[in-house]
Amino acid sequence: MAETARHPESRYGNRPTMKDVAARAGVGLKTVSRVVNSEPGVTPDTERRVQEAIEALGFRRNDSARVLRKGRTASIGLVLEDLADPFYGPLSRAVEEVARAHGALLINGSSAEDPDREQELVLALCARRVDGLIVIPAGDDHRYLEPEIKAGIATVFVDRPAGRVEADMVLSDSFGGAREGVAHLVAHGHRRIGFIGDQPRIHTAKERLRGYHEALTDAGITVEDSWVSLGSTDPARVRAAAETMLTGPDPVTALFAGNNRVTVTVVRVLAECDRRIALVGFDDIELADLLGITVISQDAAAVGRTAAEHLFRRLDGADHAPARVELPTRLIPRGSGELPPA
Amino acid sequence: MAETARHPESRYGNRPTMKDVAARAGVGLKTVSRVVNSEPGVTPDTERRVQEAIEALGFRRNDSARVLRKGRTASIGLVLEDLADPFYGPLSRAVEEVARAHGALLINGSSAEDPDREQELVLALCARRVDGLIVIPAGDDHRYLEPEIKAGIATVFVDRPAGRVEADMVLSDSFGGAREGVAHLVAHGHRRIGFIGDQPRIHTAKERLRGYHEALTDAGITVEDSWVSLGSTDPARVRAAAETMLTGPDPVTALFAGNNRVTVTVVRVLAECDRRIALVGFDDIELADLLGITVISQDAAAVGRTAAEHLFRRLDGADHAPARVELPTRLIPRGSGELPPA
DNA sequence: TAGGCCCTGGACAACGTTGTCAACTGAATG
DNA sequence: CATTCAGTTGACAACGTTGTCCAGGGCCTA
Repeated sequence: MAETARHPESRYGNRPTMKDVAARAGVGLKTVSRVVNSEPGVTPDTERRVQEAIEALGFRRNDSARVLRKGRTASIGLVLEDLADPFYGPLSRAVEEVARAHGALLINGSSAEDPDREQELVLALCARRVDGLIVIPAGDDHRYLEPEIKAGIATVFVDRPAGRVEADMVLSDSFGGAREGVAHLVAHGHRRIGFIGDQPRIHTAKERLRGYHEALTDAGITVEDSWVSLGSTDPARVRAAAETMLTGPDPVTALFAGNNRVTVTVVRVLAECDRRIALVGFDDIELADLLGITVISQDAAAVGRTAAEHLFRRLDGADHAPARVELPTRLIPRGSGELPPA
Repeated sequence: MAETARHPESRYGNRPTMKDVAARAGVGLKTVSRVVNSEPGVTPDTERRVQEAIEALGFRRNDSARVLRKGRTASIGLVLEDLADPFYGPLSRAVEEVARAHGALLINGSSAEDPDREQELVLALCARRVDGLIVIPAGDDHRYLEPEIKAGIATVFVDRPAGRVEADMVLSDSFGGAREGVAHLVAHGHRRIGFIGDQPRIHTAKERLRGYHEALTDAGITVEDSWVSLGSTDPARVRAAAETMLTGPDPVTALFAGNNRVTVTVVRVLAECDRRIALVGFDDIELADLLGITVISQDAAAVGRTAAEHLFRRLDGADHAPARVELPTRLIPRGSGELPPA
């Protein structure tokens, strides 16, 4: 007769438990636990017997049970917008490195810029009882996190501020970066500068737009409506926006691209254009050096690292008031931002 | 007096449990469980009372306990080489999408191309009792996975084959792709073609080298040692290798770059070079179209998706013999690979 | 009205681990 | 020799959830 499964519905079969190991080694359950966790108080001989049994059975401790008992999961959750976006790869990697240094695993998910999906993901992570959360917010209302924060789940918001909730944040200086980039164009003689950005409900998009306005205002330039285009970063839309600004009766002589995806599309449009249009993009891009694209660079890895370090400081007991860190950006001139007006 | 913590060592405080909810709602424990899991057999009135208590206490089900009881975690593990590598972002994202469609979470980690670290990560994931594993192998011996596979943890190896273990694999046609790329250069008149690749212990690197050899042999060309350079993809090393091949008494007239990181560095070197050297790179790169770089493109998202679908098919009970899928690559001519010998 | 059935709700055990505590061993001490 | 003590070891409860099973009450039918 076939051995009956412990979990009728289980898909991972019957893994041996400490009880099985104990039986095989002829010792008590707790002794196995001690060996598995390298606790003191086991004679070498007993330990050897237990190790042999573990080996023979292919036993692996069940961390679910361990977590239940101990109350900590040694894992943190990372919710970002899109892992496939080159900005988030290094960020995610940096978070992972810090987590690893603290012996924690990383569970992550993409919100695809959808607030509902963000909440769903975050709550799923909380149900797993991750020790902490790093969230790149898609939505702007995070009150749903109140019970979790009250319960002590450390939370750090990254890249964009949290909505209606008190928590640590690590941001890049979107406002200052955009202002610097636009001022750079102004300094090279441009008076008519277009701005193509992401949806204005996204905080960074709003801030960058604000920086754009401020730079032009500082230069005594009045922004015309036709110079600004906000919306999805879908290539077709961006392309249309760029083409509109570049044609027409009184075209712009320079463009500021609100993020890496916009920049990529704009570069393509400009490549097909016969006039030399100046361009500064927010976010650095691989190979931008070879293409001579001037950018406002934010250090994604530094952002991720900083956020993760904050998180673990919280987990280690720090309970100061929520901090807001803003990391500086850096203008990297590579040619496209230094072109004079056509 | 302060309320005493349930878990003295817990960092996530005292979260309310179903018991607390039950007490507050004045119902039994199991009734709360029924409401939380939308099981039938609860009157609307009772359900409302329970919902209110849940709301008031900020209760969230503890999935660790649930997992322990049910035997499934609804999570899968992904171990890759480096999340920051642009090739793995889309791959990871594709896996995540499939996981999400199956209601599973994704736990991931980077091996940094270190076999020990890979094993450590994989076993940590197994201890969490992930339902399945997708692994981009760093090492070439995966016998440590035997107990897991025997226990029914579905495992799919991606991008590189598993070592000494039977499991599903999803690969790209590295050999065929490289052969096609090199043949393309031959077809454009090149007879002296350099190959700069990754460490030969990596399967894809070996396969691509094999494709290179085959293409040249087919063309009746004898490969000279000085044309081939294998090693780390560190920019300094790649740069040195490229420069060596391009100078010297009898320099190559074309280069084949073994992966995206190599390509990026080679492009930089060639940009500084006065002769026009032909180049084909393995892996597509963002903006490669603008730079006119001819590449052998593999569809990272398709690889990830295919692997994840295989995994879930296993989890849904498929138990055919381990499959080996090889996805085709595609040559995208953009100019650099069509240059004639200088 | 008695009998049966369905619907709702709760008591209890189990999942695999770890913390607590007590029991045992053998040796060292008075 | 009795006593203490350190060092090992194991029995047991608990973590928070879900599956099983049974009890009670209301309703329908004969």
